[in-house]
Amino acid sequence: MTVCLAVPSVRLGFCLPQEGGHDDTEFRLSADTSRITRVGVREVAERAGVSIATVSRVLSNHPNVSRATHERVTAAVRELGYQPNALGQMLRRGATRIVGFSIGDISNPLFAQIALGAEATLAQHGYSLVLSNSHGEQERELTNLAMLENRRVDGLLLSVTTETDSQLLQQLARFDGPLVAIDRDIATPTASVSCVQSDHAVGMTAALEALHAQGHRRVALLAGLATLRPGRERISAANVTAKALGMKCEVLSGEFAGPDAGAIVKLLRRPKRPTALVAGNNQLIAAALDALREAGLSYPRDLSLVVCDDVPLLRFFQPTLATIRRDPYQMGTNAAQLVLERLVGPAAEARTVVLPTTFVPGDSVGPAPK
DNA sequence: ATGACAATGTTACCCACAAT
DNA sequence: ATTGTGGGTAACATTGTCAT
Repeated sequence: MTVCLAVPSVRLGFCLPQEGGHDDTEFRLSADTSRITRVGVREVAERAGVSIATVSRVLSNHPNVSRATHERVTAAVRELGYQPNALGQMLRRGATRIVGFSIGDISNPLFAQIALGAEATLAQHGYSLVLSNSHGEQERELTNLAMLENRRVDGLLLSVTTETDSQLLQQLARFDGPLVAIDRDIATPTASVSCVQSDHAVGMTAALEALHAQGHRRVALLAGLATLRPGRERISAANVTAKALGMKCEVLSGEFAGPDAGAIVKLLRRPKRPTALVAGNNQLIAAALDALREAGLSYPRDLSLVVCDDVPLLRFFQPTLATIRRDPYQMGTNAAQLVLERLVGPAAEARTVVLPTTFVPGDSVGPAPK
């Protein structure tokens, strides 16, 4: 599935106001009289009594245009309701001013926030964002990336479902444009990839330290795939911190989103169950809450609960949920900046931006049960 | 300051020719 | 006579360059 998130006018300066809000654009028959097309620079030039080159100069604010000519052309633009044709501009420039964003699961609020941040920043520079959703399937991801490449997107933001698949890496290596990986470790053989990463260790360490301070010594981490950076980093940080603090940390991993509620219930019904649970991504929050209900347990009385990544509804929870938080909107903003700095202006090298995670305490963490 | 023109990538269309 | 193939060309909208 592909969703076009926003298509701002490529040249915002000439979105002249439409009186009464309706579209005044005139239409004309093309030379072969079989098709109706929108008003183009040719019509504007005729109306203004200048050449199309002069119209182009006025539209792009070229300095060598007389004031009188400038006024005649802008008047013609206004009268005809002329809007620049993005297809023609793409053809001439050899650039589409579109950035593609390959996402595994468009329904995940985390990606929605990342996309919003990216779209806002890109729009400020006259670029649009096109989302492609792979449903977590590698095959579909390859097809989507090929489609984005065929549509000649200028750059790609990547939140892909694999970091190592050779077909994917080959496809990315062939791509002629800047690549920005969002919390993924992608090493293509030829293409240099910029990265926006979260420092998962900071938040995870703080969370385990808070649990340790409350007397917890047996912790379970519900984790997404360890083959992708977020899961891998969270597991690694949890293991390192638990070892340093003398805690036992059990990792329950599973498919793309993590272990299912059934596996979590099984863990919670053990005679010597963990006294604290960390839901290692936002999709695991529901699974963790479901499992707690199924096992007849409540937090913080029976066990403590920490969740990773914010979901808007969480703030209505009572007791409040302790959260390892990051700013996905900021991630999107940074990803867009990284792609833009290699599309606009002097050539820039690929680089990595690391954003923090923070542990926000909540009432879901209490003293470890005896 | 202005106009003419080439160039961009893709595709529909036309024509000539070959094969069936 | 019909169908298929391949080559050539025009059309599309815009803009950079060069000439005047």
